[in-house]
Amino acid sequence: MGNYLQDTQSDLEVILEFLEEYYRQNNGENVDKVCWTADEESCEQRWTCQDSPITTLQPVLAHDTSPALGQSTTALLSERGSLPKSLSTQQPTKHQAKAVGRGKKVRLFHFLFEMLEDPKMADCVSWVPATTAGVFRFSSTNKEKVAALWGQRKGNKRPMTYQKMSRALRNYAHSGEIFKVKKKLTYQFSRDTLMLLHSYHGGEL
DNA sequence: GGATATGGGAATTTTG
DNA sequence: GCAAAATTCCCATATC
Repeated sequence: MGNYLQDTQSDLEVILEFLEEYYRQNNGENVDKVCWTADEESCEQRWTCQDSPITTLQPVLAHDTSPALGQSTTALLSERGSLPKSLSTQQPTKHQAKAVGRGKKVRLFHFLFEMLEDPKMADCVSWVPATTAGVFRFSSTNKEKVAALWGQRKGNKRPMTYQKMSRALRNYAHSGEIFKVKKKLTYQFSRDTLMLLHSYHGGEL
């Protein structure tokens, strides 16, 4: 566990920088309402809410456990609208895309996580309930919308398509960040990636 | 058999 | 200029 934490520390720093900038740009809207905390010793992670206590989620660490994230997190957040709005309405330039994260490149899995946490994007991509935590699925009808937004976010010259985006997602399988699930349009964040992404919400945010 | 999704090789572009 | 990551193109295969 200790080695693992050391290995992921640098990644975490990069991601935290990204999120700091992200929330800064979004005025930290509603950020105070939901907070993801991780107890590294006990591997216990909780969503906390300012308005009212929320049930403790099963840790994402438990890879084969019940789908705490998919059901509880997304449903709850969708219900409350507690997470910041996605950048989908923005038309970022390449400069802006580069600026996010203080010079660090925006990465696709970060973007997808934002989409997943945005209730407004639920018709495009959503967590898959009743599965292992971190599993998400694209809408067959709106998957191209997600891809297009990703292309806009990156400021690509040519429009991004789902086919191209999925190619990038397959590359993540090599680095172990996202895996393909043997289901149509369905992918899964790796345990480590999911933990890092959720750690965004645990710090000062 | 057609439409769609998936998978991968390889070249190109972008970024740090 | 270089290396790594991401994008792009293209084709083959699998699935419904």
